[in-house]
Amino acid sequence: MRATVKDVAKLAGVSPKTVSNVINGVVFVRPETRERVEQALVELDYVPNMSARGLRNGRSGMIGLALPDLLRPYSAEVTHLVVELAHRRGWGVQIEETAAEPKREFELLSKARAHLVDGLILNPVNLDDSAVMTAGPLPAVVLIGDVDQDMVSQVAIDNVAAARDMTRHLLDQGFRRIAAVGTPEIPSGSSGTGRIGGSTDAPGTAAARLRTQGYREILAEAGIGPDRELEIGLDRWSPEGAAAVVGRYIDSHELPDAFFCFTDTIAVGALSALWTAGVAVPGDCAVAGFDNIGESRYTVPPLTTVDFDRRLFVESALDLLAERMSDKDATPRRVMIPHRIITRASTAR
Amino acid sequence: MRATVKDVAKLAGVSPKTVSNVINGVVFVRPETRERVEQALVELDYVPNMSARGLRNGRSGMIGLALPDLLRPYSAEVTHLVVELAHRRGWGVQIEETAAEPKREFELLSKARAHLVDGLILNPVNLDDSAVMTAGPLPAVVLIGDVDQDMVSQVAIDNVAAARDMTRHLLDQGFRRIAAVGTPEIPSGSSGTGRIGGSTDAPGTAAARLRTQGYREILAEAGIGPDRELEIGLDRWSPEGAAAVVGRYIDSHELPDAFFCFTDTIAVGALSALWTAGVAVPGDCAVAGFDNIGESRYTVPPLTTVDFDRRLFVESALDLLAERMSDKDATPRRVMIPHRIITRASTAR
DNA sequence: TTGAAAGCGCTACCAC
DNA sequence: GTGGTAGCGCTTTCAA
Repeated sequence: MRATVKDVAKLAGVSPKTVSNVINGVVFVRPETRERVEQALVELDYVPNMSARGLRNGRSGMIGLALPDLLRPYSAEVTHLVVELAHRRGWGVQIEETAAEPKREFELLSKARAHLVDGLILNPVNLDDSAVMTAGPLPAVVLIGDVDQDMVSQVAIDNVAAARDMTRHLLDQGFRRIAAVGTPEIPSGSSGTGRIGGSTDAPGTAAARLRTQGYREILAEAGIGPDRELEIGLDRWSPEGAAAVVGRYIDSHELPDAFFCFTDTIAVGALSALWTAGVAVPGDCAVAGFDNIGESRYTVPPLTTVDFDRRLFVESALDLLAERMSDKDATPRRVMIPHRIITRASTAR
Repeated sequence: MRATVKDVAKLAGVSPKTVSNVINGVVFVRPETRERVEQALVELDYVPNMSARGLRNGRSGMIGLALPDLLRPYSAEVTHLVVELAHRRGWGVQIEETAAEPKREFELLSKARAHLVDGLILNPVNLDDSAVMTAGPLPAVVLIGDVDQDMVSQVAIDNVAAARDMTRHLLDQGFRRIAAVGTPEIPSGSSGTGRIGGSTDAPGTAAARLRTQGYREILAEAGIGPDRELEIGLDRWSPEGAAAVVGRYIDSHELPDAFFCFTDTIAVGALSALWTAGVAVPGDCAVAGFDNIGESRYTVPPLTTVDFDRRLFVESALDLLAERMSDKDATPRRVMIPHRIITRASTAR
């Protein structure tokens, strides 16, 4: 059986309290006592029982991270950073995926209230049916990504501005017929899902709406009325979906000057579809992405995209979370992370 | 304050034990009693305290997942599957990244012994300095990937055979000068890391060794003596590293007929470097990968690669883990997952 | 500075 | 079928 504080105390000839003091190092312990205790700790190979500590302290030392789709490279980057930066604060990370079933988000909040995690970083699939909008006391939660609310703290980028910037870049390059890939899917009879009205459950719906807005605004300002024929909806932001949809699109429409894809992952699918169709990028048609995932430098051709400091993004989320965890009643804050356009070969003229 | 079983019991007019029985639904409870208790549970919005339950039961309901590099798409796929399939068994998943510092692996084992996780799925960076080789009682651990040991259960693919198969495929396509990208780096003065002798800490070192072995075997069998000039080492299996190394390689060597990249991620970097250098794939030179990550269908051109059933892989790991968790003394088992070559345009003739 | 004892919330054991 | 009680391992009062 594993050693407990009691065993250690007995071996060291002190009380459990003293052992606890040594372990947590908060109050002063006489050096010789400390020495004896530490020897006993090593000798018995003592490992604290986190369940007991958690029960006593009301904190588990873990945070939850919930992302819609763990397969996206973007998710991998966020996860990587959260794990690294949380580790520095002494936090473990429990990970969840929410896109599969909306129920998951509720389960997660439950877990938080069950003291399994002390806080939660949540990238909601869709705020409208997000669990955070439920009445009832929330645990410490920070939203990341693209939502519009003021109930909980949030870190995000300015999606509208970023989409404006990218669209402007494409116009500046001389492109006129600019398609957008990843615009919100309007549930219709043809989708076959049977949903009527209401919001779609496409991942990143809020982002889709905001990026579409920025895209349209710039086209309007340039006097190029937005053309709904150029807005290509996508029910899931994956290369599979994008390749299929873009492939069908170019089969049945005149080739646009450029495709503004709402994520790099979409752009990967678009590049693939264009290559398959024998369309040269950037010769015949330009492609731009969004997020600047690591792979976007290594696509063929390299991808023009929207970049933001992901480390700052995650660090800010953890800062906000720490704030909430130490003071449940702190006013929710919103942190905006700056973005910029990275120009690569895919939109060269 | 949050409601406890005691509060619920009082409200329902029963004892805490009965509440517990209702919650865990193991023994039979009279329907009307059950009804009263359930009403009280809802009314008080009861959420069980997992720390207390964990302390009492000695199990946390969580498993740990430790991967060397969370940024790799391969890691994202494994994580996605582990989260999904563990969820079905009622397990949460705590995630860790081990490549950054070897110390992490020990911390993880510690966490396991601290009852923070009930079991561990571990993809060791390098078995030689892996924590599992340490003396001392191990928690329930299953290794995934490419190691050679029999201390703990393991799920893997036959790397040697897979590399043989891929190399044979390339030979069958008529390629003769076949380069391998990702062979083990021999620490040398030029690496600048200051390491001398011993094993490298490159991720996937064991895989690198085994795949190199299969590659050499087939070349030898074909009477094409392996040529060390064609074995391209890599200190990290990333697109960045691969693009840089392959770029330098083709600048200073005659172009091989084909590049056998030891992961798809490496192949992505290689494709990028070749594109940058104006080398047509598959026209001037073929490229093959390994792992069949989702993106490999959407590279330009699509990638020939080694595929294996990742879901089966992860499910097997969880099966083995469940086995170990229920019986610490079960004999360690090894499960091999079959593989196959997926032929795509990148190695067309 | 250290010891004794209580209690965090839950469930297993033993009565009834 | 249900209730009382003890105890998981830890930390935190309060005393010494």
